[in-house]
Amino acid sequence: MKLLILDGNSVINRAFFGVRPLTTRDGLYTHAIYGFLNILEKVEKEEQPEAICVSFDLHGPTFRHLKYDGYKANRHGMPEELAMQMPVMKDVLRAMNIPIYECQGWEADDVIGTVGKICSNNGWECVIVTGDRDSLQLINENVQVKLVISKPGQTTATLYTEEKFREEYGFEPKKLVDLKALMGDSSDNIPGVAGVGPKTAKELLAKFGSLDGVYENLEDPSIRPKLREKLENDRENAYLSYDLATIRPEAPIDFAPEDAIVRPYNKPELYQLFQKLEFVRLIDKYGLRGAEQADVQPVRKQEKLPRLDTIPEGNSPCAVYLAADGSLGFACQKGVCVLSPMEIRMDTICLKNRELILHDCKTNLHRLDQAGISFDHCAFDTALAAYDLNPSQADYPVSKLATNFLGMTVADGDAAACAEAVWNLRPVLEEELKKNGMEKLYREVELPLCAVLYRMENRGICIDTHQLKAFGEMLRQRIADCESLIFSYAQGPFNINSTKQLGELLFEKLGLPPVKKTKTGYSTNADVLEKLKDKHPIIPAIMDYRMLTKLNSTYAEGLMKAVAADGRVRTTFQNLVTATGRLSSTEPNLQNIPVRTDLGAEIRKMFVPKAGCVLVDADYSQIELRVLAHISQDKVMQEAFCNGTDIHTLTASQVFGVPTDQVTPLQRRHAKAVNFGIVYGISEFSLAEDIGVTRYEARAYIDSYLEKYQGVRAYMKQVVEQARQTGYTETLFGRRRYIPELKSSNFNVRSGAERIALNTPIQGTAADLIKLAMIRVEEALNRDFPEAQLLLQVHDELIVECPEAIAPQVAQRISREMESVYPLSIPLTAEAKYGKSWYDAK
DNA sequence: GAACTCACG
DNA sequence: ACGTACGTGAGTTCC
Repeated sequence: MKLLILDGNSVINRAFFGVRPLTTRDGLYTHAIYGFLNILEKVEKEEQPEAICVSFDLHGPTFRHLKYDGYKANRHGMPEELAMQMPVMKDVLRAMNIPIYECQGWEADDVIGTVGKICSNNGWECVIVTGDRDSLQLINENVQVKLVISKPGQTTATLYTEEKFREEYGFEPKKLVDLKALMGDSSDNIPGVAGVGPKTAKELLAKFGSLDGVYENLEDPSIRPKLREKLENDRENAYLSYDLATIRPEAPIDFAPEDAIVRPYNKPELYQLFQKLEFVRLIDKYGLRGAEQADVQPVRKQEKLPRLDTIPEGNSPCAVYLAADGSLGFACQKGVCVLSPMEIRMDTICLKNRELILHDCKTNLHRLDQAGISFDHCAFDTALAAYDLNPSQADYPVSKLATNFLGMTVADGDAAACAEAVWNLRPVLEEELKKNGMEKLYREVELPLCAVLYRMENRGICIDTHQLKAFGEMLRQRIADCESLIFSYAQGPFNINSTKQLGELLFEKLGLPPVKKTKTGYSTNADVLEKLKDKHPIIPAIMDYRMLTKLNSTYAEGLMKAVAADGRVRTTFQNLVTATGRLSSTEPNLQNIPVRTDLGAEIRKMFVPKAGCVLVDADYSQIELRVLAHISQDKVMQEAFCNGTDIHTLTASQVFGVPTDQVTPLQRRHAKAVNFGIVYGISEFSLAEDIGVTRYEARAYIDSYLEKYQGVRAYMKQVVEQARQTGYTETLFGRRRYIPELKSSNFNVRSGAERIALNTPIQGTAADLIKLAMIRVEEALNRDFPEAQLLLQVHDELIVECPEAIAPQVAQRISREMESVYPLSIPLTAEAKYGKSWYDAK
C-alpha cells in the first residue's frame, strides 16, 4: 500500500511560479491553486497511490524566490497573491476529501517526517511530494521523495529512491543533514561553516563520513591549515546547523494511513468551488458537469408547493425563472411551483398585472415573449443587482448568487428552485445595494434602462442588403488583386492570414528587420508594418490586404449573416458584462462599425432608415474629458469647457507654451494624444510610442501638462489613494469597481491596477450619463414623437430612426435631452445630425 | 482554446 | 528597476 503526502507549502509555492498568473474577474487569484491541482494530478497518475494527504505549515507557505518575476515578499515572507489563495486551496482539498495535516509549533517538514515514519511502522510505502531538497534526508527503504521542479510553463517531478539519491550525492540520504551542517543554507537561515561551500563539504563527507567524523579528524594532514581554522572557528555553528537541518519525525499528530485512503470527491462542493474559481475546463475533467443536480439538497419544501390553481390571484409580485429546458419556475409569497409556458398562457391571470422579479430581465423578457407571454417591465432584476454590486465577475448564474448571498446550493437547471432563490435574493440584494449607496443608480438608471434596451433590441436597424452585397463583391475583387501582388513579391503563394507564415516570409526570407516580438514569434501587427512600409513594396500590399479582408469577413459577410428576413439586424446589448458600466454589443457587434478609414466608413452607408424616415445620430462631444474636468474640478479645464475653447488646442498651448491661435495642427494632434493618455493613466513610453517622439519629449509633455492642469494632477493622486484604502473606485453615480490588485506586490500588476483605478471613474461616469440620457430620450420621444425610435447606442452616441418630416425637431430634442441629462460644473454638449444613412448622419 | 489581429469609443 | 494606455467583440490560424 502506498501513501502520497504532499508538502503543501512547498508544492503551492512551486505552483505559484510554474503557472501564468490567473485571476477571476472579481480579482481572486487562482493560479497557484490551478498549478497545485496539476501537480497533484500528475503525481497521482504516476504513482497510483492508495492514499493521499497534504501537510501545511500553519503560518503559510515560506517564500524563497525573492528575485523571481518581480514579486516581493511581504513581512510574512510570502506574496499576498499566494497568501490569498491558501484558504481557497484548503477548501478545494476538503471538497476533494483529501485530509490536511497541520500541527501548531511544528514545521510541515516535521509533520511529513512523522507521517513517513508512521507509514513505515504500518508497513506502508510513502512518497513525499515536495519542491524542497531538505526532505531528501527522509528517504529510506519505505520512504521516497518526488521532487517537483517548476519553471514558468513546465513542471517536472523526479522520483528519488535510496539508490537514485546515492547515485547523485555519493552518500546516504541521512547524511544530507551533515552536508548542510557544513555548507549551510542561506534560504533557511542555516549558518553552516563560514567559507565552506558545497564542494568542500562534499569532499569532507566523502573522506570522513559524517560531521562527527570531520571533527574527530581535524588534524588529518589532508585538511589544509586554512580550512582547519575555519572548521575550528565555526564548530558551534556547525553543530547548531546540524540541529536546525534535522527533520524531527515526532510531531504530535493523530494520523493513520487508513485515514487518507482515497475517497470520492464531494462533487457539488467541488463544482461550486470550480465555478467560483472559473476553472471551467476542470469541471469537465473532474466529471462535475451535472453535479449541481446530483446530490444537492432541495431548497424547496415539498409541502410548500402549491398546484397551479392555488397561485393567488391579484397583483402581488412574483419571481419567474425560465430554465434552459423551457420549464418555468414561479415563486411568490405563498410558495413555488413549475409551470409549462403553455399553462401560463392558458392562465394569463397568474402573471398579468403583477410585478415580475426576474434574473437577467432583458434576456428573459425576450424568452417570455417567444413563449407567447409579452412584458416589457420588471420590478427587480437579481442578476443586474449582482452586477452592480460587483461588475467584475464573469457571469451571474442563480447558483452563484444563491451560494454567495443566501448560503444555499441551487442548481441552475432547476426552474422552481431558481425561482424561489430569485424571490429570496431580492430583499438581500436590495439591502446590499442600499448599504453601498447604489439604490438610486439601480432604481433610476440600471433597471429602467433594461426596458429601453429590450425595445431597442427588438427594433433592430435596417440594412441595405443589395448595396452590402455589391460592396462585398468589390472587396473580394480587390482582395484577389492584392493577393496576387503579394504572391508576386513573395515569389510564391502562402497563407497571408497566418502570422506565422507571414513572419517567416518578412523576417527570414525577405530579411526585413524584426521590429517587435510576440510570445510565440514575430509581431506583424499594424504598428510593425507601419514602421516597415518604406522598406519593401510588399508591406503596403499586406496592409491593404489586412484592411480589405477585415472589412469583408467581419463586416460585409458577417453583417450579411446577421440580417433577418425583414432586412433588419438586431444586436444584443450586454448590460452585465463590462467592468466599468458601459454596455457592449454582440451578435452582431454594432458598436464597432468602421469609421476611421474612408473605405471602412462606406459600411455605414449600408445602415439605412426604413422608408420615409431618416437616421438621427447624436453624439456627446468630449464626454470623458468633460467628466474629468467635473470630477477633478480642475479650474483651467473647466474654464475651457465653459468658454467653448477647443480642449486639444488649449492643451497644446499649455504644453508647448504658445498662444492658442498659434497652435500648429501637429501640436494639436500631439496634445490630443496627451489628453487621451491622461484619461487612460499615461506612461511616457506609450505616449512616445503613440505619437512618435522620444520618451524624454513625452515625459516633458506630461510634466508640463500636469503643471498646467494642477486639479488633474491632484485628482490622479487622490483617486488612486482612495481606491487603495477602500478597495474600490466609484463613479459620480456610485457605481463601484473593486480593484484588489492595487495591493499586489508585483509592479506590473499594481501599475495596471492604478491605471484602472484612474480610468474607471471617468469611463464609468460617462457610461452612467449616457445610460440616463437613453432613458430620458426614450421617454421624451415616446411622449412627443412616438414615431421616432431609439435604435443604437455606441458609448457616446445615440442613433434614432424617425420620419423625415420631423427630423429637425427630433434631432434638437435628442441633443437637448442629452445635454441636460445631469447638470455638471461644466456644460455637456451633444451634436445631432441626420441623413439617409448612418454615414450621412455623421 | 489560446494567440494574434483589428474594428470601435 | 520594473514594462508600458482604458474598455469592448469577432474572425482567423494553429496546436
